[in-house]
Amino acid sequence: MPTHPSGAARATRERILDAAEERMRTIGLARATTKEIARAASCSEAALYKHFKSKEEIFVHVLKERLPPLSPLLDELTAGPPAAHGSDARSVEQNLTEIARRAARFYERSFPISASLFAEPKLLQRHDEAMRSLGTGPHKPAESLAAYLHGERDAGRIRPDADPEAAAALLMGACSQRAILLSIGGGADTAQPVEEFAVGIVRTLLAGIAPSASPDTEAR
Amino acid sequence: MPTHPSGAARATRERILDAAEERMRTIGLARATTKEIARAASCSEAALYKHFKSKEEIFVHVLKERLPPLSPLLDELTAGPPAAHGSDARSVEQNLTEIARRAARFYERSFPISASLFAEPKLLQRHDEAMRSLGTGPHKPAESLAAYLHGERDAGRIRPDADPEAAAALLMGACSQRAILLSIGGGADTAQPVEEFAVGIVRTLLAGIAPSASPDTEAR
DNA sequence: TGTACATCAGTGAACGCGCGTTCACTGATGTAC
DNA sequence: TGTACATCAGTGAACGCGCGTTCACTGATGTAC
Repeated sequence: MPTHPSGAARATRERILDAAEERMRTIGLARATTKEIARAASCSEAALYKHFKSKEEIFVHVLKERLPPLSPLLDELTAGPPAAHGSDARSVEQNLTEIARRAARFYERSFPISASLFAEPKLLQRHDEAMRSLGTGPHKPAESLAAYLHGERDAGRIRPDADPEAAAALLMGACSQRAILLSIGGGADTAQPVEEFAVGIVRTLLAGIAPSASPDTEAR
Repeated sequence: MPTHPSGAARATRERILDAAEERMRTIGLARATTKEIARAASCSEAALYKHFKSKEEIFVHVLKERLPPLSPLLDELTAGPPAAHGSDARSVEQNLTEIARRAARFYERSFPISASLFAEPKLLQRHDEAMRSLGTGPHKPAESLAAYLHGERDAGRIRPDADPEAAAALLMGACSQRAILLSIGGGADTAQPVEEFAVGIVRTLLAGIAPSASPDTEAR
């Protein structure tokens, strides 16, 4: 049981954030009214104002406390020195596939809420500034992936003339767009499972699609 | 001068749609009120209702009539038989680069408005059904690109074991995510020009990033 | 040509509803003596 | 232990504002004769 903010109070605050997030996700930012949120949190509308000073503040805290965090994913990418442990190190392909899997799931969860911010550019801007001051933001995943790829390139595990930024844009872009398509009406039926999807895009990114002439072109 | 809907009337209708689109894009769906739209269109709020039966109808028509159309882009992809005209045909790399340029610009213009629909799932659903019945939608660009790549593969201009769907997801995903990052607060400063971007991702997609071992792996 | 009437894009002012927010209050819990 | 008081999460009812929408009206244009 927590100390200063009493147990019951904290429970209510969390219920409010859960409710707001759930309503945002299911009926949209525009219809997620104080009445709706209060109903979903099983409390009065007035109670919302005991914990947050305005409705906008509720949303800001939902974004801060209920969007999946990027950092764990990113840290893992850049932390482990790529090929340092000899033969027990995982292959670039294995690493990239795992990254694609996680990124796909990350975007799947964060996109529907983030996108609705475009209806309220004020909120979008406020949220973006908050992200920026925390040294994170929507550009981070691709940036970190590029950093990871630079490491692999230095270690000679990918082509010396590879373009890490372009490769990162391709991989993260594919994951993010998949989430967008899933979020739109019943994309669920036509969609590949994450697993196949991740394996497929990584294999293609690694091998390229040009006829096997590229080594020649490069050498001569 | 048009015949039945008189010239003046049509001009007002168009001004309303232009104004609504502009307000949506700049202050967001949520703040694009009837008052704002009327002001931007230099007419009374009541005039809006001479041309549309509700505010929702205005938005639906903005989406129908003011979002850049996908089709021209797509038709071009699948229309021209890839390598049919001998040596004057453009290379796969040239084609893909042109596709990437156009897709990037397309997403840049359509994303901010489309995204705000996530705040109003009712509108999102309605718009998506309309798209679907017109045989188009957000999944189309990647689909058409994949169809084009199938053609190139049959013509032997890309690797026989290439995965057209994965390649299309990578290329279109990168273009779409670039637009997202641009739309968010001042992404403009850090962004590459379209031209470099398109060239870079296509080159990477063609060549792959694996060390030049793939031909060997494949042959043996 | 002029006259009488119909049509219709467009208006200013008002309406009612639903929203976010605040108010005065309650009742449970904690604390001092 | 009981008593008196402070604190504070939570409430039901109300408030005012801004929204989408409608109303009765105007004035310009077209048309019949």
